[in-house]
Amino acid sequence: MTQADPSPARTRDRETTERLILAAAREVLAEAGFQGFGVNAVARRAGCDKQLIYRYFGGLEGLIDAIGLDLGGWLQASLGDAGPRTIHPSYGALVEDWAISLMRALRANPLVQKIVAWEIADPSPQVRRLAEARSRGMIAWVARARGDLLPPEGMDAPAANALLIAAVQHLVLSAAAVGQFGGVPLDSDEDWARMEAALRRMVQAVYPLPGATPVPDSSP
Amino acid sequence: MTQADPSPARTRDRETTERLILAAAREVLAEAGFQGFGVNAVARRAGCDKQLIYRYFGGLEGLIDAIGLDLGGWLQASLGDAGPRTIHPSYGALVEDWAISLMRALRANPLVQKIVAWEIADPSPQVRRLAEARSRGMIAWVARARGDLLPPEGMDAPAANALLIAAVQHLVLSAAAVGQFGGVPLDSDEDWARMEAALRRMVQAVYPLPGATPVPDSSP
DNA sequence: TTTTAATATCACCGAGCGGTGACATGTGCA
DNA sequence: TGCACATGTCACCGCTCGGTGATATTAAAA
Repeated sequence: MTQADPSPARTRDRETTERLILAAAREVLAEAGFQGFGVNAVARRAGCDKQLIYRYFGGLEGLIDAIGLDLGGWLQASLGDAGPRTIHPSYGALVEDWAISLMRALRANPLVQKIVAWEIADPSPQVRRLAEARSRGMIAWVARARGDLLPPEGMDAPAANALLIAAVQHLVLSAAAVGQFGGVPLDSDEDWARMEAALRRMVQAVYPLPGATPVPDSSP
Repeated sequence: MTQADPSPARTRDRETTERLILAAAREVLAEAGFQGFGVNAVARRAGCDKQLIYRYFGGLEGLIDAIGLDLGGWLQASLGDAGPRTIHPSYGALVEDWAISLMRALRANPLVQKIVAWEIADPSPQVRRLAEARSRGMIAWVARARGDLLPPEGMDAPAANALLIAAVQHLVLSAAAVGQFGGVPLDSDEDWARMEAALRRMVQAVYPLPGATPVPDSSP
């Protein structure tokens, strides 16, 4: 609706409108999930006609692709806030920071939560492209933080890391959905502190320090 | 003559029709996922009128509840096939068997995959009830297998197990959806053997044997 | 037999969906 | 000024959805 607009002529601007639609799409996806994600919902949210979505983005597919395009930087910013900036004494310490940072960043980002859930629950081609954009963003983030550290010899680090990341993602998704997982509550800060401690111990057990005791029970 | 006649037009039997609808519901859910799950789709699949779903199950909610009701035994059978039957020398060995069994059983059961994904992606009240049924089934299975073994002292076993189970579930779901996770392929038997090895090593690292070396790198 | 109740089917409703053609309105160029 | 074009709006299509009332068909009680 054309309510009391301070600059009525400003509305007639394709670039602005495109940004508006994109922002609306992200909001709808983050709030309602992919179940309620569609041209009508996005157009309603953006306050414009759905026809513009077809004109400017080529429909839902193009809109999803557009979300994926700027998701890279969007993700980097989100992860970078909690990302590893310090020097790590070992590969294990690095992975530990990755896992914890990912857990916190994912907890704070409902949009990416919905994208991950979408990827798993409804793997249409367009969603796969969106997921690939997310994956590329994460890989870039990991590569930037890794530097020249190498995993221990004789160890399947990719597989182990996949297990760790999968655990983090599933826990955060389950927590966002039902506030718990397998009877373990995941709601309060204490719940998450407990989970972080368990995650840290697990990473330390998988990547033991060369000369240290196997699994030092460190934090209180 | 009111015999249970499998021949021609003896379709006028409520019990049979209910079973037909339930089977159709499971099939639709397992094949199309919860996106395409609805009264119309189930009725079409069952070859009967959707009105019967409302009469006999009270609509979609009741139908989902009905699926959850017999999901317990259904799950037990599915897990029992690969479940731990041997005696375990330690809690860690038990968890190791749990994790591997769960991974294999979940991989072989598309219906439960869809339920887990549903629980995470669209947590409506009815789905939560369905998820609870699944959860209860798994807990019962675990309790039956655990016997009198206790986790090591001074260790947050529930949290650690939650991480392990979450990792397994997420990997299987991602594999079913896109055939990989985080760049690690999860398709062929070799892929899964690799993942099982990594999972075994992780469990062994988290639950080290009392007198053994920390993390014996066993397999070639 | 007649009657009754359960079983199954059909037609229909309002709503929302994705998608499209026609139309209004403002912008900038000749 | 007039014209072409980009921008934005509206009405409409066909379809599927969840949901419901009326009705046919049949088994079994009376």
